[in-house]
Amino acid sequence: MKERDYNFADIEVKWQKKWHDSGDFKSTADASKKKYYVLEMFPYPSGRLHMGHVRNYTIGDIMARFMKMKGFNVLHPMGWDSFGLPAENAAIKNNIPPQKWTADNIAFMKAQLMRMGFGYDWDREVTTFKSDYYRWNQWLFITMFERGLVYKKKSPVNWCPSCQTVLANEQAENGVCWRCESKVVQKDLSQWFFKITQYADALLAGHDEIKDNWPEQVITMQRNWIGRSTGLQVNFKLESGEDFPIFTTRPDTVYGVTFMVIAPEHPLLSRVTDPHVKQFIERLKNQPMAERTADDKEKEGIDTGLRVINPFNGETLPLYAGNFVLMEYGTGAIMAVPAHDTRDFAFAKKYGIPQKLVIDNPASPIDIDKLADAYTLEGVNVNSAQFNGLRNTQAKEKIAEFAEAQGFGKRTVNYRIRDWGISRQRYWGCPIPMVLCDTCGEVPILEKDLPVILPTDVAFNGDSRSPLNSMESFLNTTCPKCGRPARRETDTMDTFVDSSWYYAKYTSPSSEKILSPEEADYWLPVDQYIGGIEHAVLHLLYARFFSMLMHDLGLIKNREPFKRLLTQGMVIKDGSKMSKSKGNTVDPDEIINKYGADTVRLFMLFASPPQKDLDWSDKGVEGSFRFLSRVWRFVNKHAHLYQKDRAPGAETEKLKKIRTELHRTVKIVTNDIEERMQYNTAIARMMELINTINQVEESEWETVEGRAVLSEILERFIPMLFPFVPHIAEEMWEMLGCTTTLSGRPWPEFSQELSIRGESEIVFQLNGKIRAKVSVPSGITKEEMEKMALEHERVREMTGGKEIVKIITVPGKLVNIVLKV
RNA sequence: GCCCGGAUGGUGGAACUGGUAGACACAAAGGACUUAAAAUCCUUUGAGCUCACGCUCGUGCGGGUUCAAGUCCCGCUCCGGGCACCA
Repeated sequence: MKERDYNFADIEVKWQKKWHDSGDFKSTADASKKKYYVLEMFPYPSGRLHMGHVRNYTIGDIMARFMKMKGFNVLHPMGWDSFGLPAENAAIKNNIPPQKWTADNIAFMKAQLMRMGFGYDWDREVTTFKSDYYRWNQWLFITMFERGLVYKKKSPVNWCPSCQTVLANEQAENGVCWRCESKVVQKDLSQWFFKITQYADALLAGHDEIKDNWPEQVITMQRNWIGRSTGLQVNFKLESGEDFPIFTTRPDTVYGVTFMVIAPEHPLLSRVTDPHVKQFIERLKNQPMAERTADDKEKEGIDTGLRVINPFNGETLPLYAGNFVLMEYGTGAIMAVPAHDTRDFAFAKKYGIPQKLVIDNPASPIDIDKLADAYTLEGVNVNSAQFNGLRNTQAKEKIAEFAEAQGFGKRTVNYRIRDWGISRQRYWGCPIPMVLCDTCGEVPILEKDLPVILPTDVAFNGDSRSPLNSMESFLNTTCPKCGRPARRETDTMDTFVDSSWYYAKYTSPSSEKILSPEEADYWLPVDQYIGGIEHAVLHLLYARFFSMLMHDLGLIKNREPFKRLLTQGMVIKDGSKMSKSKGNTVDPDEIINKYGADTVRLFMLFASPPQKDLDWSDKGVEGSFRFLSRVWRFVNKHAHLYQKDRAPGAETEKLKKIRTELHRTVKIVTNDIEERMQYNTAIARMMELINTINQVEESEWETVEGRAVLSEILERFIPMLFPFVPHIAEEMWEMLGCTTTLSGRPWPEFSQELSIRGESEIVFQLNGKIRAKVSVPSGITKEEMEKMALEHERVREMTGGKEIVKIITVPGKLVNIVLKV
């Protein structure tokens, strides 16, 4: 019989077409079936798929196909996060309209996704730059506006004075403009904010619901990002008698305050008249945020000349402006206690400010003059009036109570998280649906007038300013309230808004409303979300925020959008992340051409567990290809022996063992996919099985019993391969004479009884060191194991004459004999 | 700097709840087949010692807990992700 070559190119095209034509991955809500919604983070259409995408979507495809085989009604959609900076950069550089650039990229990348054999329901494709999607961004915006969840305030942006334009952080690295290298300054602009702080407690509380199915590190990062802290707001007084509130988590140190620090943006600083001081403050303001708060950067500040009075002891304190104090956190001002705060300590040393000890270490009293760094541990209050002698943890409470009683303090909760600034001074984004009317002020567009369409007939003049600003046809409109002439908002929304609710839109992409309640209720929440760990905080927090918001608007039933989360690692080559700038990228297309999509998929999953970084290796890819070729050859050679209907027949010892290995493999692979999400070990197990069955003599397969076992292997092994390498699996399945496609087949079952090996190896240890290995029947009792150990020749030799202190036996594993030394 | 991770042979990784470290691959070396090459198949492969039975060491570094530590605890080093306008 002539054997067929593994012609992956033809096979893959053939099955991709079949799946597509038969609508294999289309999904319909059906209340009678259990649903499973698998979602991968949608890509930014940057031009070509990179290996990170391939990895992400391969993992998703495995889950979707596996769950479908498990009998679930699976939703597995794909879309495009298609607004953003790169399209504008391309427009400026090559004068291609952003829309064209983006649409071309989408077409190209969609074809690439199809070549990988990913099973998506393309009828549900969501593209954020299209107005039928972004109109709902605008609808959500005005709905939030009406509920007081949107407000406008001044906020600093990176500004290039030479280009006269706003810069993204990425464009302002090292404080220099990316295009002209001018020094970047901070400029205040009036911008729109979403009140995510109002949801801070809800976002924290929601963690309880998801914590068992999300990586712990993501929950921790989010919790720290939200940064809830309880403390005391203390109203210090300016010399002029006005209140000067600060927030502190350390009220116990309030008697140790020796100076105050205020953010350089603080409005109070308008009172400063000294030109030298004013100039210094300006300079602090223009330091990029990342630098200001970085502790490796020197803390800087200047005495403003203003004085503040501590309400606890009446002391007069100097007020500094300091770069490390943030206007956005607390009240934009802090009390500084150099003796008990590391940062304050360094600042005080630098500017020669005195320090005062108020918490002493009872074990070894502190000499304030010899203090090398702040004492931040617990201790006992000193120099703290009536609070002396209290443990500082108690003093914290007592001092807070005292301040509240005296009327100059209030216990409050503070969050590190700030409201979400969504205004972007850019063209390629969703227009913010507001107009500015001279009479009525900021007015939202009426719902019936949505969407506010982003004009696409725009010209870029080689600079990065948004063309909307000079487009009269867009700018001029009438006020929805009074009908008089008004001007449109030209800022667009942060693209994170687009990606904060797209998972919901997939459930009902063609609905005339934002969502169809029936379909949203059926499909949501997402059962399994998959994406890069780099999104642990921003995207995943914003998406949770929007989900809660949509819940509160009565649009969806669940508060949490993603039941289970898998964060996959990066794709690394030669020690660093694959990136264009490093020149270490590998183009998926090249590898598909050389080995086929199935090999790429298999390697992606085999090279490392999904959560960890994956080291790309060309040689490793060859290994995956070799495995598929080996399987192909085996099936090719033995397909004619396959019998669908067969008598079980008595088996030889060898065949029995092979059968055990088969059932063991199904058991382990099922568990690896379903419970552990560790595909590399699942594949390793399947490789072992192939290695085992390849050792069987050809003649043995040809016996009646051999054919039965062989048929059972083929019947279970090929479907098991299907989620990983669907094309080759389908082709081999067809080779057996089966006519139904594998995607409609159930996942193979296994017999618990048959999966247990007859014998297992255990070890005998003496004082924890292995001294012998023996093979024992499975199911042996503890007593039998101990007896065997003590009777073992080598063990007896080595224990002879020594006293046995105790014997530890782990069933099925080991016996450890502890001897007196 | 702050928050969160990671480190296991020449390489990617395995070891699931503290219980046989190195499964499965890659690479390398040797061999078979071949006129030859490719492909395929077989053998060896953590380090050191030993004629051998075996022994000692070994999971980034330094300590600790335990009969037993890659796994738990304390203290470090290095690498990576995030830090709010890249997505």
